[in-house]
Amino acid sequence: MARLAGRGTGTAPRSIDVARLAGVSQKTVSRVMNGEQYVSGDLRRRVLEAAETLGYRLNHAARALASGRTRSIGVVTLGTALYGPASLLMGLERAVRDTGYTLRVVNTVEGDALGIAGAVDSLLDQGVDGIVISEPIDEEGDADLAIRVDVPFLILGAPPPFTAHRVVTAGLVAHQLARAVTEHLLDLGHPTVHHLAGPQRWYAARDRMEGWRATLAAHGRREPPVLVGDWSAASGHRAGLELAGDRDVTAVFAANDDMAIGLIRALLETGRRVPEDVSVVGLDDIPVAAYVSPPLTTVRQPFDATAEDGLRRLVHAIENPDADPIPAEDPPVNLVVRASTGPPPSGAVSVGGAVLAGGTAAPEGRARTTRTTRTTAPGASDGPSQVPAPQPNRTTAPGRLVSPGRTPSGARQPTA
Amino acid sequence: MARLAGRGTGTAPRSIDVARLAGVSQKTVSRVMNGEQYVSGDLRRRVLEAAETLGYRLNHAARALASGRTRSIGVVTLGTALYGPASLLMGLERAVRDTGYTLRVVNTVEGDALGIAGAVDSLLDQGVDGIVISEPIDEEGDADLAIRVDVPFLILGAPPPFTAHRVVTAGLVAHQLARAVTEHLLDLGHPTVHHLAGPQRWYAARDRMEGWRATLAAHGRREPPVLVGDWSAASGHRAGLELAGDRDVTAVFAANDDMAIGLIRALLETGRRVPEDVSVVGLDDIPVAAYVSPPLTTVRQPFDATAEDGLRRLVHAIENPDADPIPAEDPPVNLVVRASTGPPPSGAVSVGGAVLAGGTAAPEGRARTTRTTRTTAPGASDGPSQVPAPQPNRTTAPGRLVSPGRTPSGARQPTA
DNA sequence: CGCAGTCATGTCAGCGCAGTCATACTGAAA
DNA sequence: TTTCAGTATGACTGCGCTGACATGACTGCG
Repeated sequence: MARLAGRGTGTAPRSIDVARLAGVSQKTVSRVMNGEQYVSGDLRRRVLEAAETLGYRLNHAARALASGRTRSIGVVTLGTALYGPASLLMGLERAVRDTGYTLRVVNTVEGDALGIAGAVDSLLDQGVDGIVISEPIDEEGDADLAIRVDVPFLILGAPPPFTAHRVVTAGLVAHQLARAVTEHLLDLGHPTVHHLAGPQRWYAARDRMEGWRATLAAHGRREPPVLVGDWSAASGHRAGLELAGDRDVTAVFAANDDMAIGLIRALLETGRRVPEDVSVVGLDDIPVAAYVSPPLTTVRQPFDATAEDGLRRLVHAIENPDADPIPAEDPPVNLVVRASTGPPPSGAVSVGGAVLAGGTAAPEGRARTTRTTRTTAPGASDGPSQVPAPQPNRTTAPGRLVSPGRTPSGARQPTA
Repeated sequence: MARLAGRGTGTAPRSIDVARLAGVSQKTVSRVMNGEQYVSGDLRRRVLEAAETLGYRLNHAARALASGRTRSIGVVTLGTALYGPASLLMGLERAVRDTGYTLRVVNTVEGDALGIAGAVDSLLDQGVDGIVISEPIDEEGDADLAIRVDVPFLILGAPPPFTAHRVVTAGLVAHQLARAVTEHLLDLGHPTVHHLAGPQRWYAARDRMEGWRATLAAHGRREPPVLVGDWSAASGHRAGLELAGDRDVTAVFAANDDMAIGLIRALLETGRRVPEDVSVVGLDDIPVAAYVSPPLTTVRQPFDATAEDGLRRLVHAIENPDADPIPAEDPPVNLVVRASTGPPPSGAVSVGGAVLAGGTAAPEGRARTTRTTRTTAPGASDGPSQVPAPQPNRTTAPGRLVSPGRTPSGARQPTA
């Protein structure tokens, strides 16, 4: 077969061309390119120089064929689960940069032909050395998928059962996040907290609900019936219409920010004030959360920390097949208090705590850090729902005020 | 070298194993796997059966090495430009499914070490047959990047100059989208429309601004000074604080929805009502746009249509290096009228049109389709800003009302 | 001084597939 | 019948790299 046209004109240089130019063996070029030890500084320099001269690029297909490793990690995303400016996917992308691996992302939407299993299959087909998967893995089928498959798995948000060989997990703090927001509401004096949960097939949904439930139990509060949404603002809106008629509802914890936004919208439409009549918290701290009206109290997902920790441990599992897995680190929990929460209206009675001034009093704007030393959200918001200035919405990646022409990573950008 | 352990136990089957089992040559297996012609139905069946029996998976690295083609397409994303539930990236993912190609995504954030050029480089390094890139390509350096590189390029949102060999473009409708929202505001009777633009290095930003400018000119309206943001809600908020003092401002077109949301928030904080005092439109129709208060009038980005059209033409360019490029299709333009726009306050005078009833009158809720026969947004919103029920927010992909347990693709989902 | 251990480099084969070319068989046109 | 274009299959080779192994140079130590 004739040599293939490579990049640029003619033919791509190969390692043997570099070797000849540098006056070394092809193997030495290979060693240099792979950063192996046992190459003298002199030869290393000559090889790199020759490679530079020729514009040499290592052929990854050939390397994969020869070595049996692709140096790529597959990621299965579910709908938009991993997407967004602050997301695990972006965290993974950042984390993967220095590892020598690249990411291969396959997106799956619930209900489409390609399921999770199909996505995993497609990744294995393409050849990946490891797979990252997030919610949901339904318990029967997909659980042993991870175990059956012969590459290491990183399962984000999976519970303890998934501690099989070469399976690592990360991000098991959802119920801690839920606890933080629930306790925030109880601290404000609400008798109890209603919950708008996510789809129950998702671990994240169940985990958040468990955190809420456990917190209520720990405080000896009554547990109201749970509403279930589908993570979308639309489903939050529907839930809000259901709750709006019930005057006992003074505080609602929505399992994510989108549902919280839809829920608030429904409350406002039905004439209930937020937070004077009903306090609402979300979970995630999406970029617009600080700018909706009222600005949303929420708890930030530790995307970057979780992604980085998880990826590091996955790579470890890939490169040390027989070693013990590295234990997961506990990511930080950052509550961001904005203007969608406040004390309950005067009529409401707190079982365990003092009843605070009801009505129009606004929350002290304050970001609190739980179980971590990181501080957050320096700019605080206060006042009634229409008035407060939103605080910068990403503060661990500090809300740098951006001049025209610069674009912070938190911004949603246009596309065509 | 010893055979490598493959998937499952032991060793992965190779095409030669399939060949032996089926009693044919390796080449015939190759032909079947690649869907080539000139294989009898009988042999094809035997081969597929044998492959099934052995659990054969084609080794993509070996194929890439032998054929010189990787069957993968690289995508460069900029910050979150391509992300999100409704996004070009998801459109590309859907579109790529049946092409036999896979996507390799490299994300870049403005200001990080990896620039666009670095991302392209990294993709070429990994070996891709084509590259998709979106905004921005800055005019000097990156322009000829596309041309210098030896694989076909799809540039999303690029203007006509980029019609070099093997470069195709798509999504050149930004100024039509801008025109749609600007005309909507003028139709309501506003004397003129202010503009909050995106960063001027982005084609999308300039294109949107041009659409706005041309529309004003066509209607003989004064062109107010332009504000510039960075696509983020935070920058929209800052712009809103600047505009709030100016009583001449009755209508603002923000170049994307996030900035519009931040802008509305700033107006509300400073005591201006939306839309009674100021009408605000965005651009994109992000999922929460229907649920913020007031629900946002915007124009939908034709993500799927653009992605599909662009990808189809890129694949054509890859597979037919010498053929003429397929011309781009004009994607639809869908204006979604919600509650953030209305007639100007009584004092304001429209130069070219009748002055409509000012103050609290609300817009007729209606989704309008421009330059296309597709209908959109059946549910309409009306009434003052706090009251209207939001309409389902994705209507071309119809806003199916979702029961618990199902998750529509428009929902933002949790991650751990 | 001899030998083991470490470091530095090279030789060679083959990873699994698809391209090229050869070959054989079919049916219709000459 | 011969010819020829089209159809169907196989033999062989090499894509560019890295693993296994060989080998030599050097070091330190008894």
